[in-house]
Amino acid sequence: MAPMSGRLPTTPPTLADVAERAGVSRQTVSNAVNNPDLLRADTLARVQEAIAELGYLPNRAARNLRTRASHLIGLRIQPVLEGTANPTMDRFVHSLVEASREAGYHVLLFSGEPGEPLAGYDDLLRSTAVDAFVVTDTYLGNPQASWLDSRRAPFVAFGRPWENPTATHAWVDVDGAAGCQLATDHLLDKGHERVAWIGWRKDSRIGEDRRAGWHRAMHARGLPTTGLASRVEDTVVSGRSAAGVLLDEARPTAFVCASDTLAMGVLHTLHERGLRAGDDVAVVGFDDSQVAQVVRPGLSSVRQPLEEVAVEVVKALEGLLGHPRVAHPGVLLTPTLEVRDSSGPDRR
Amino acid sequence: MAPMSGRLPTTPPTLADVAERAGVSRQTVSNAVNNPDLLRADTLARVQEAIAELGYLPNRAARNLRTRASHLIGLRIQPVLEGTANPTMDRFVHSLVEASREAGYHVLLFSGEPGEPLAGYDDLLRSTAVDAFVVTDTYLGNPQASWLDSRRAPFVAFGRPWENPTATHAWVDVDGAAGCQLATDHLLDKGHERVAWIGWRKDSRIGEDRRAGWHRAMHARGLPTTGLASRVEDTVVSGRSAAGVLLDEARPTAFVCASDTLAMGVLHTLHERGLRAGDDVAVVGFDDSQVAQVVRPGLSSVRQPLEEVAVEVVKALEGLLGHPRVAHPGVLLTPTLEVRDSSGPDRR
DNA sequence: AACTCGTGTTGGATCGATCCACGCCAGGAG
DNA sequence: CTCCTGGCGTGGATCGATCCAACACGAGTT
Repeated sequence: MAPMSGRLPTTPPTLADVAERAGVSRQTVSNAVNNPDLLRADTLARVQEAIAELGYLPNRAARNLRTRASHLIGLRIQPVLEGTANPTMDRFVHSLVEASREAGYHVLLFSGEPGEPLAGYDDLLRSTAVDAFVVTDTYLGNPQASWLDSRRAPFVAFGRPWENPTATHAWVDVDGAAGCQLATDHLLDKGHERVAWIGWRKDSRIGEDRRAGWHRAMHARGLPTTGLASRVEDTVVSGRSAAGVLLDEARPTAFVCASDTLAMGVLHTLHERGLRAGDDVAVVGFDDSQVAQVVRPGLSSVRQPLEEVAVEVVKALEGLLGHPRVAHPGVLLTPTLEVRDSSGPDRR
Repeated sequence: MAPMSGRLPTTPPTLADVAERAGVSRQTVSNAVNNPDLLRADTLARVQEAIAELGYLPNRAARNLRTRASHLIGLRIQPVLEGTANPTMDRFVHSLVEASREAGYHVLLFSGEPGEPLAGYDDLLRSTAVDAFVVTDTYLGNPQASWLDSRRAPFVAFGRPWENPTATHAWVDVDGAAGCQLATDHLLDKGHERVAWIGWRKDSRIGEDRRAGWHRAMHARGLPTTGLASRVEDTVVSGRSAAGVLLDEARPTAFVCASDTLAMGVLHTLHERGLRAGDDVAVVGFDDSQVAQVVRPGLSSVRQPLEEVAVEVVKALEGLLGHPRVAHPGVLLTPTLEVRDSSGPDRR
């Protein structure tokens, strides 16, 4: 057997160890790792063999120090909202981790109170702990985007810059209006004419966007929308009472909702009144949450392409961090519709 | 105004900048940061002032290189299982991030295919990217624990070492048996006598543990369990058909399930047969998923104290990484019961 | 034969924070 | 007045990978 290195087995081998073993200098090993095409084939093979034998992997801290990059992407996660059907960030987070891995990055999580949108960002930035951020909560004119911009911190937003359409930062978003238009058209195609909307309060840009999709679909067929819309908070009970009022005053035969949470409220009202969801009144939600998937009857729902979003986000990050920097304009993705029993039968 | 440092504003200030500004040496600044009690009060104040003025924060990479620690904890996340009510890891992940932050750690996510349980661990370990791991999927005799042990990698498991009770590594777990006993006692207290069990296949240690809680509660009151238990896969349809068979053959008046997914299957069967969940047949699930919270009727469910789990996990990590190392034996936490309408009324 | 040229390799310096061993100084004892 | 001691602060080395400038060497040119 070849003699072992003098190091204790608990200490990982360093670049110098590999160099000694392969009979070359440190820089040659570094080139073998980072610029393999600079080496002659046989030398490269010899170094790679030594690397494999020793199980060498570059020390992250040393590499980070020298290259001034951590290959980490910061993502702030917020507390889960209990009592709603809102999908947690899991699906997006996993997709992001996967897409990041393929690009050679890892995801660093940090937390923050909802009231303090900037907490955490500053420290990570100043301590050079992350190369860039993924910002997810851009819905309410949150200051992260402009703040990070002013700090010249690289970041990609999941969500459009609603408040400031002239913003130049990279962003990826899902076209909520298109999703709701898809849902509404789906119901209109089944023969419904009085399709009601239950959405969020007017100060939610996302909510207004989704509502516009419903509105657009109705008007495209010359159908009236007056009295058919309701704007409430995003809770099950709000959705339930809104559905009750709409059923009494506007006699809709179908509902499109801005969230699965609201849609669940509609299902509750229908059940209380002895109406069958699907057969008597159709319902479509938004987000394709686990609730939509396992509830009875299955809740039709608009599904965001979070896997694609993650891929686009990482593409934008690579553009931001790569050389040369590639400007990455906004990307708008189109959601799909998951049809389940709550859509009801064809009515024609 | 005081003159700015000669550095470009894009380069964060270094320890040397602070030292120059405060008129002391680098080590003094380092001590001010790491061992403040070694400094005279006035010197400390002067250094801290310079730190505040420059907005200095130690460079992570440099610190990591010197101290051979990254202050990062690795957590592998897996793809979300669609079509089940299983709570995603969100609640635990957020709690872990929060608890870690208070201990001065950040959480690094990495991904892995379910079939390759070791993928990712090795690279992070050898590149000294993380100080320790949190291992969450210990349910099926997964080799992570013993593999990490053999590598002398610090880690804490969320989940008992079922396969190897003599394992000495640190772990935190939730007492599933106690949770199911709680659920069963809750139903028995309401006057039920024929409480059925729907759980997982026999090769699931967690499933058998939870089942034992139901069994224990029944036997403690001298009630028979024969024919009242069913073991199936963790899907809604499996739960539905298992409930159908049990209703036909054993006439239970209540169900305790190993998961909310299975409990949803029971709710489906009850509805198909015109039975009212709660009033006619009581149902209790496990995990207090979002589904349990928004479905109608509300699904009673056993809730794992994931926030406490995270706190205990971080405590164990601190013991593992601190000086001196504090051995942290296994910790078993008790879940609580969230009572909702599916528990039904008192039957006495 | 002397020279250029380009491919590949080499030792040394560098990134920024921390550790180590030494040295300074004030204050007390002899 | 000198010596000693302990509290504090100082320069230099270190962690490991990468960048830089210089250089060895074989092939091709005049």
